[in-house]
Amino acid sequence: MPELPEVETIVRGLDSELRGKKVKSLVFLSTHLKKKRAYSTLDPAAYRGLKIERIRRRGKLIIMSFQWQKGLIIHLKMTGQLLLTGSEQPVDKHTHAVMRFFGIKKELRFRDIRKFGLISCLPMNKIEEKILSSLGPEPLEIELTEFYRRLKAHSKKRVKSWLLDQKIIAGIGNIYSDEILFQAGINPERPAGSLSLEESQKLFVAMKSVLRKAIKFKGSSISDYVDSSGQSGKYQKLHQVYGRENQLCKRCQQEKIKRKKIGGRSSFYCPSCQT
DNA sequence: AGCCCATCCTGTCCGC
DNA sequence: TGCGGACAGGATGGGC
Repeated sequence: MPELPEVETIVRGLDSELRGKKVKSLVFLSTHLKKKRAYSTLDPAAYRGLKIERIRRRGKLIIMSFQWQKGLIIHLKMTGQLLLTGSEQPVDKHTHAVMRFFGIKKELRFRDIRKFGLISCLPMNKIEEKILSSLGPEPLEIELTEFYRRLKAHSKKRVKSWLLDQKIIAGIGNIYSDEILFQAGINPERPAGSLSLEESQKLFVAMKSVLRKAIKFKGSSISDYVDSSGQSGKYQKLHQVYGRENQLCKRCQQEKIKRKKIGGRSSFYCPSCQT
């Protein structure tokens, strides 16, 4: 479900509500999460009594750090949600984990219809290690020279797949890659290394501006994305290409938006504006 | 190196 | 109205 802007929105809400709170309990309700605990070295019960130091984002990962260098990594994958809910609200069948706190009525619930999401219980040093080894730089922090270097380092890869590769750059998913390429006027099937310096710069600027604006609008709610308070995002209203198959291009008003599978993902683009 | 495909799941939507 | 198939914001691993 969520890409960088959605995860950023969730994390900002959670950090402001939960930083400094002390955990009363962490419980996994579903066996699939416990099995995926293969990635974990700590027991959920070990978090009782620990104060939350910070909740932050890295790529699409949510990282919660606690006292005594303990941490959690949460990946929402396609349909995961983190919801701050009154404890009196009924728990539905898609809720797979619950964290309760001392001193507040609300609890944190992990919902996930398709069960792709995961929660790993790890010491912070293992988390740092994992992040360093598996994720590329942040799109909102990377500089142009490094961006350009990375385009050339994977020059045969199609630029759409390049944007989606978390090891190259972390946090962009299927919606925002299409929106970024549209804004940059670049065809998604161009090999990454074929972009001129000027085109690379256009892509770089488009990436930053699309993501910043999407964060400002609290992400895109396409099917079931909501933030931790249950609010929908508003950026879907500003989408220029994603989901607009056969509709007139908003830029040239001539061509119809095309839909094509690229790297197994539905991709939307204007064949005339994106070259 | 990089492509394609299947896989992990559940829900929805579309055509017949 | 029912049924089957395709599809969905992600990531991984195998085969070519």
